[in-house]
Amino acid sequence: MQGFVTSSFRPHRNGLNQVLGELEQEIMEFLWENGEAIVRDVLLDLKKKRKIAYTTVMTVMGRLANKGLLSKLPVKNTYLYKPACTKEAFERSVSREVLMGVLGNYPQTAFTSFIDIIAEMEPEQMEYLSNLIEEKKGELRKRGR
Amino acid sequence: MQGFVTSSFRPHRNGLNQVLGELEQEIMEFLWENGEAIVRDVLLDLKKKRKIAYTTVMTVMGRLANKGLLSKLPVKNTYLYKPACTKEAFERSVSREVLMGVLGNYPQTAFTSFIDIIAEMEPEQMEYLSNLIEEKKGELRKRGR
DNA sequence: TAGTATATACTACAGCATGTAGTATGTCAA
DNA sequence: TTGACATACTACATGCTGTAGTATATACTA
Repeated sequence: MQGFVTSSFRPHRNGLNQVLGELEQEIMEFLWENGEAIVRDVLLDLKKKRKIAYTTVMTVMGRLANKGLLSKLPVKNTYLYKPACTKEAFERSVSREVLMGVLGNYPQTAFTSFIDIIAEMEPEQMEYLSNLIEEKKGELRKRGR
Repeated sequence: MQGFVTSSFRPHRNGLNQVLGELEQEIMEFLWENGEAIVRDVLLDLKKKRKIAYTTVMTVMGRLANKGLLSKLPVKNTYLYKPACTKEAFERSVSREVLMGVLGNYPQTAFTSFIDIIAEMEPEQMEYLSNLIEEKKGELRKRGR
């Protein structure tokens, strides 16, 4: 994976539908769960839930490959698609790009909002965050020496 | 202002062009600087830089009013437009909505990214951040008692 | 009062992203 | 050699944004 992953982030949607279309998301989820697939595999899975054409799935998988989210390997008389990165790595990219986008543009505001939001969250989360910070501070000290 | 402000956030663009179209952004900037304006005021300003039709500006200002970013008051034989909120408030909304969007979906990932970014951008802020968190934790403890 | 300038409403089209699918064509296996 | 399956290419719908034309109302001015 290279280049940016997040052209557009829709904060009020759920999960990776924030950065992917609905169908794109379903397809990526399937690929992440199964590691690899040909169009037909994905089609069969989607058909369990609704009517959808082979070519629809193919088109979208092609687009995902063009975006660099899937790799497309020729095998036999078809193509095998694989995720270009893990779901976790993808989420990290998204979260990093989005956060940099906010912090880079309105650092003060973003910083404040972040803290406010954290304060509204569960205490366990606070604890987790505070551990992360201490860890990071340790790292910085070590490197600074 | 009410409802959401950020339908789509484009992290790799600059300033409020992250949430507004290019022309929408220019118009909002003008309104924020000038407090209020009729279409012609904005038109004249934009025309300094480029060719643009009266109706283009009018259409987009109408759309901004529909989105709730501008208020539209009838005066004389025209309309007076005013920002529905300050630029700062708008930025706060954007930053809050975007951050909640990330934190709500992948809290751990977002925490890690956030800290990494701060550590890269301004390590001095790390201390401040960690103090804030400890403070919040203290508050929570007190309230929990 | 007629004409010109100015305003609005309505309509429309282009480009991009996404969902959707048809058609034409190629390939392999029974 | 035919049928199943694959692909490429094309196309259309919807929503958002930029762009602007046309028709119409209004108001000021000569």
